[in-house]
Amino acid sequence: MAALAGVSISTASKALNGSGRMSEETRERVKKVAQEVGFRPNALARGLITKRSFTIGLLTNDTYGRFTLPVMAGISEELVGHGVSVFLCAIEDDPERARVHVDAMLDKSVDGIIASGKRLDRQLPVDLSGLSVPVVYAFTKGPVDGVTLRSDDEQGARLATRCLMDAGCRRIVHVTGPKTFQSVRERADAYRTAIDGPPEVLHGVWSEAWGLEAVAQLWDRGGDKPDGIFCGNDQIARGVVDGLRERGIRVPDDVAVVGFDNWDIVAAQTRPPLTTVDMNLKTLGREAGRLVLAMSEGREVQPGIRKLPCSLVLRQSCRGLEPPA
Amino acid sequence: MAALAGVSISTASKALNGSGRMSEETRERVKKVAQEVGFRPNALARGLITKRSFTIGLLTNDTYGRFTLPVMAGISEELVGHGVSVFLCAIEDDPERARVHVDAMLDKSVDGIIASGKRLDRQLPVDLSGLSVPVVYAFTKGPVDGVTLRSDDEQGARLATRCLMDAGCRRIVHVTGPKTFQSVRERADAYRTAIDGPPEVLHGVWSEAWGLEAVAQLWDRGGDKPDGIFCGNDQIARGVVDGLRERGIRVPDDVAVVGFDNWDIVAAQTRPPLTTVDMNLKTLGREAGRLVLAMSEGREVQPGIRKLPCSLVLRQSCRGLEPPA
DNA sequence: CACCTAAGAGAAAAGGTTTTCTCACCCTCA
DNA sequence: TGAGGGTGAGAAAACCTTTTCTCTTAGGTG
Repeated sequence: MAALAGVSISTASKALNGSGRMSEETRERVKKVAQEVGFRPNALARGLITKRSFTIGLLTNDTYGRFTLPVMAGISEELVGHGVSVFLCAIEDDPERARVHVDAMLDKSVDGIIASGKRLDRQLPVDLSGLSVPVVYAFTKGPVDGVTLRSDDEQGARLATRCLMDAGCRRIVHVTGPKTFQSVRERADAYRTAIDGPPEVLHGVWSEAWGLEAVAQLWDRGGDKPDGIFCGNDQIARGVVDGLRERGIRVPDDVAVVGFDNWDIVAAQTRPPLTTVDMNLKTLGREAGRLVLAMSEGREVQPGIRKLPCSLVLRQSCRGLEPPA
Repeated sequence: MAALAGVSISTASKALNGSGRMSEETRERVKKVAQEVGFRPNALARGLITKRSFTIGLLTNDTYGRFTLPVMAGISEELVGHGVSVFLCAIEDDPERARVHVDAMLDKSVDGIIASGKRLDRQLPVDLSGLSVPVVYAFTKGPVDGVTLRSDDEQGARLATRCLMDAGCRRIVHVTGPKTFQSVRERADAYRTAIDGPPEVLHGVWSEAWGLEAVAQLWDRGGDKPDGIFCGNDQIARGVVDGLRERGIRVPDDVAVVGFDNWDIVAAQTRPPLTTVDMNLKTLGREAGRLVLAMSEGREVQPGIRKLPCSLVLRQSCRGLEPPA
């Protein structure tokens, strides 16, 4: 222990933590010695007494990581500067495993828990209320009195629809996922109120195949064809774009397409690359980290749902001017 | 503390840990009370004395998570049963950030560190040798005297090539990524030795666009065309399959295609779905967890590189019989 | 009957910090 | 010169376990 370099253990502790009373000279000297000797306080011992472990847990049921990874990156980025490390616990909708992970985290005295998922309208298969540590829900459903962060899907859908309108589309169709998803309904509602003409919403599954199929449905029937398609996610959009191309319909010249998610691997590889809505999940993660840290430090945080704005990523499938948010 | 239920603190501790000497009756009674009262020992205090935190750190520079996520899932799965939680530290090839994360983990007395990446021939931007805790390298390059786990790319490439041969292909071409990747060279070498005819390897980048381009090169030139294409990864394979389809070439009837990675989102959505090589990264993760745990418990582990076998996932782009490994 | 041994259980130390309390000292002011 | 106050620094308790050591008691043996 660096205390051997002149002062007692207690003085050293106070010097390094900026607490206690002592001459500035002593404080500096201790700091310098600690620096030289590479002293690093034992976080376990510190945690035992301060009741803070500088550790938080991230619980997710998103095995794919499509949503969780950016969220995680944001959390970690926000917290590492405060010396906080993050436990990642992947529970696959398995309540048993969730329980085990939560218990393991509580045993380790985490300062807080962030619950994250892949659907805004589904709870994680474990009850996190009544825990002794603060909980923040990020991109998953939380209890009504919880602190919840989510994307503003309506605003995102407005962005997408306006982009198509700005690109000159007159007849815009919305091809999206299952009606059972809350975000599908929200996006569809926003689409309906945003467009000028009569809305048309096609529900299917979250796959390229459905995008392909939707194009078939739209073009194989009589009547006039859409000149703009707003898709519920990037996979559907990719299917739509592929379907259009295979029919010799040019994107974006004949039909403009906008996706949702900005899942790089899909959006960037589509021909042409997809203009799509980004939910800014990394920002959401940062915010979640900020909030859980604040709560763990005892600061009061208003419960409720916070909607974070989406942004539009312009690529080539729709060249509409980006409207003001 | 549950000790209030009959015995002293020390006896309680011994009862719960199965150590010390006492009547079986006392032991059972203590356990029962602990169970009832929901007693959970404080991991910090325990760690302080036993020098084990039941915590390990996973360091990765794979932001995308394509490789790290399955590895992580395997590690977590293997370790959660032992009460071990995993810190996930995403460092984006940033030595500074890596240092901060490693220091934070060491402060928290992790029992071990698993280094993971996205390339087998690149080291993480931080020196982990000489640390006071055991380190296992999983899917990234480690020092020669380190414990390293990786996929057996040669065996995987053999699997792919044989699958095409079994499907009756006579002229098999290998379309793959940049020559600078060690795994590209290994896979290509295995392909060369496995096929009967003269080999042909086309190097490009890891993208669908390159797959498309490769098909163009192969079909727009004179000479006989391949009837089987082994692709360096699933993205290239998808490009190849799309390119073939757009030329009216049937897959797998005219040309069979095999990919590499079994990246579900790509492989399953391709038309037709891709037969591809799975590197079994989850198994690799489990193994990494097992090893780091063993090392943290002081068991001796042979340094060196362990190659874990790949397996073939048969879908529709190549229906070759799966050869014996 | 006395002595020794073994079993069962508790007391106490240790682990590395933080924090509160106490102490010694020097000034200042009356 | 003595009392009071402020300042700098150390002693000790506390955090919650595990682990070693010690003590008591009972049973067995000579």
